[in-house]
Amino acid sequence: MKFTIEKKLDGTLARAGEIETVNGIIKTPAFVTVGTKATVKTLTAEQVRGLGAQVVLANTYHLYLQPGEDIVAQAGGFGKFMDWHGPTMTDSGGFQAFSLGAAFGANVSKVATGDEVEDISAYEGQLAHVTDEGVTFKSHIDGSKHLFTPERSMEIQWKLGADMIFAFDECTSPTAPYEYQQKSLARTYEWAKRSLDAHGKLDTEKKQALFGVIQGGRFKDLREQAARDLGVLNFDGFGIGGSFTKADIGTAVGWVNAVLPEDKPRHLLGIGEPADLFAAVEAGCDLFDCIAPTRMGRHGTLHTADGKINIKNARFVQDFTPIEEGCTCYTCMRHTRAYLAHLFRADEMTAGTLASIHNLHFILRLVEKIRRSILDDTFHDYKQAFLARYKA
RNA sequence: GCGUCGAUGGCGGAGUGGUCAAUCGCACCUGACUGUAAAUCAGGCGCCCUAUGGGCUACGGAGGUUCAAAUCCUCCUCGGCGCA
Repeated sequence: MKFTIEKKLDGTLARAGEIETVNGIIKTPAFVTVGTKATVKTLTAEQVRGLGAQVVLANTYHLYLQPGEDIVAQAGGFGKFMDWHGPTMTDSGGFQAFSLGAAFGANVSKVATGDEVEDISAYEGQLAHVTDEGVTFKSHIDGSKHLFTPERSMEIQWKLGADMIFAFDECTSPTAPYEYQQKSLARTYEWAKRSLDAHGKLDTEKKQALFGVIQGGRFKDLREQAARDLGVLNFDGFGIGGSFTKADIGTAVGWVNAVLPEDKPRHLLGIGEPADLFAAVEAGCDLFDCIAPTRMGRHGTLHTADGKINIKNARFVQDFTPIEEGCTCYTCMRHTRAYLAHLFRADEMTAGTLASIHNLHFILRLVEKIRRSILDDTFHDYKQAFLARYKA
């Protein structure tokens, strides 16, 4: 993997560049399409290509459980397995420490609204438990127990065969207090070193880029410390993960990127709302993955230049205009809001497909335009114009 | 015509004297979703109001019994089934 910066935006941390992998080039900033189980839900790889997606990210925990990393390895890696021939990434399973752990059944998101109550009490229903050794998972599929360690995560990710992979980390909850974030951060640091060691032994030819993951919650000192500590290690890039506050994603990301080495790509993990993308690019991020476009799409929430709409609302039943006037996606070129509303109400699978196509198109195009606006110095104008309309 | 069973909110279907504006499912109306436990989940769903409370109208229709009826009785209307 090779990363080059083409252009930096004066007065900000934003930059445009490209990442070269053996499977192709990624023009950054870039949105990474999520294909957790070696499929972008409701879409064929052909459709994902057609959308202009540059990278697909799959998940270690999910593919390990099903169908198992050995089968994916036999298929030639998850990209080949799913017929995606471009650049690939895998997440380490660190997010599942949160989603199946602290967040399980707790109604908390990694992006905090501010109303959450501080709480780290583990309760019996959780499917993941974190120790210094690693994370014990109880499979959400069949209840069987599994231990994930940094070493195990590297081994699985090596077999899954992505171009870029992540160190094993603990994604913390926004409800965790400072003391816990601090303790967890120290652990994630140890795991980062263990990940590097383990991966170095597997990938002797340096085929696979390894990204370290910065945690630290919403605390400036912890975020900066993490960036300093991991920044000097031999990672090929960095992921920025963990919990944020809705209002200050850009701020927290800025703390980190101001410290991280400039010449390595930074991937903001799991962020993908338009406003957050602008903030994160401005704060120096190059890559973003997010399930929001596809999940929200499947649930009937669609992006438009004028903000999000819920296509299931009664007002769209007889609306024979496209989701968004002027949108060039497959869905908008051929179908009306009324048709989508009908498909959703009729519980037809095509609804999720058409909605995912539109939302992914919207976000992929948005990040492309953001990139272009950096190159031609119109970022601020574009950001202001887009957000003014999107929020209105 | 006789007998018998039934008629409940948009639909299906519970309830069978008070705790019933009425379980539940569907439909409908809204909302949430940010490294996918999620084609999922949550709330609302008779009308009105000076709304963590109050009022009104309701369980085919009309009467009646009772302190109290969706629940019991009578007649009527409609429907299923059986016998003519």
